[in-house]
Amino acid sequence: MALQFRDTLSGETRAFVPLSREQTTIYSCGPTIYGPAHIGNFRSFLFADLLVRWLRARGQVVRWVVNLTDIDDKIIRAAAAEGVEIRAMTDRWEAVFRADMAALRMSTPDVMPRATEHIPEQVALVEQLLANGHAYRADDGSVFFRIASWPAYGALARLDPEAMRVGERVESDEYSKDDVRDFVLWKAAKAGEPSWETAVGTGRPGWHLECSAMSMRHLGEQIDIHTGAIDLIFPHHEDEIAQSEAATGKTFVGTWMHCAHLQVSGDKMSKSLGNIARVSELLAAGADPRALRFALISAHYRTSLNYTPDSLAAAGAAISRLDAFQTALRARVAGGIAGSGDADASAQTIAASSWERFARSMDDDLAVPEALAALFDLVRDGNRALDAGCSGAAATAMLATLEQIDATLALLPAAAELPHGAAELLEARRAARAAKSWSDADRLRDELAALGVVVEDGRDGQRWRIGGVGE
RNA sequence: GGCGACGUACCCAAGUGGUCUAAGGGGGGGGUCUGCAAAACCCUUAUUCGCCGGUUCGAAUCCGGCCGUCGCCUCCA
Repeated sequence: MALQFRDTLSGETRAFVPLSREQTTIYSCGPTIYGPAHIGNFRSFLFADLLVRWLRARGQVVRWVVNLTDIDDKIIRAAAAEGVEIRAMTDRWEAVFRADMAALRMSTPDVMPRATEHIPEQVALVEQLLANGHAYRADDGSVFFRIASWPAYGALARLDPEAMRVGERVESDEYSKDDVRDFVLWKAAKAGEPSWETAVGTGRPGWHLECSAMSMRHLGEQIDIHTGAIDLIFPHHEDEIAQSEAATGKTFVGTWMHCAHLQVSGDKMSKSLGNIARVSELLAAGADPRALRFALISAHYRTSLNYTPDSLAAAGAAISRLDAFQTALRARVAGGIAGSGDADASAQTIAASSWERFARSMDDDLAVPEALAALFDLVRDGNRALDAGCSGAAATAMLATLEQIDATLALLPAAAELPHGAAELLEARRAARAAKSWSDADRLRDELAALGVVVEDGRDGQRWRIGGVGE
């Protein structure tokens, strides 16, 4: 099966063909950096990470942009409330976000542009839209996009523009405009708010504008894939399409991909329920970042994911199973037993078929649950082959498949390093076991455990791995 | 009110017309192996897919109704 993705705009799952064979361009709506990101935010970002990793695993060159929204109403209010400079505050939360990204093994985007560093690009878009009649200036100097000038408006969200006139919430709008449905491109300066003096007036950009401008600046006027969570479909992405295509006359995005929300024990995460799980807080409390990653990527991106109090422990157990399998494979590779024909043959078959099934699943609109089933079948069947006495060469083949799969999933432990003193303890325990000094061996095992080193004995001898939380 | 998604075992979660007497992970129970432990393996834990009708030779999968949950309908990942 060829690579295919579901596109929100057309509603179809269709073969993915990038505009250029040289490079695939992806833009992901990133965080507003005014506070710690929560696990719902990261579900969305890790979905994009999986997409990028999978395309790269298939050999495509991917250029990935994730923006940082560093100017908007919430940021202005938060900085004012704290009495700090906006830049100081956004710098601080950007650092936290980057630390969370690294901990959860999200690939580092090629560019992480900030809205405030792309004012000229945004102004140019506004000028273009004013010039071609898709935008107009209001009495206070703000500039709005004229939705009436864009018949396709509403296509992404499947909203009827006419119906949107009903239920208009005029009072919530702070700016005057011709039509309540119109959205702001440029906000005229207001007292106490940051502003830029530009060709379209003194003010600041509206939220939707930054993504169009930065996407064009770093990826070109047309890109292959744009990702985000479903709540961004309307109005954010709808507005991006309108302003981008009205400005360039070209199709803005080839494939729109949106992930469903995460829920906590069946409820929406919300301040009122007090159930917002923030990544940096979970990690500080000792959550295993690999387990958290597993928990957040394990459901299909287009279905809601229910995060419960048991999720981390269940994910941790699954991760531990992967670790143990990798350790056992390495022990067999190093130990090199003679091997049995049957076990070797089945190991080779398992190694090849597991990869095929994994790849087929990922190709099918990132069917991660099915891909994980392929991975865990590899673990079970691989353990079986190990038990049946397969050779080191056969184990090498399975290890290669495991690691090939992990290039996309990023769940296996980082290259393990023994804590200081552990190597000596391991050697002492090996000697103790050889001498059948069981009490010494058991004591040494406990000492190693205290250092976070899990020791297991098998037919390939003593083997160890780093266990427990953190890592 | 409009648009859309969903309801599968104790929990998480695939499957969307026959190969489903329903994948995978976690948890529970029993067993094998092992100096012990751990790991691993084996058996077991939904004849059933919210409920009621219908279409079909055949439905978890299609259609209709009902119940329930969630999302969007102007700045929320």
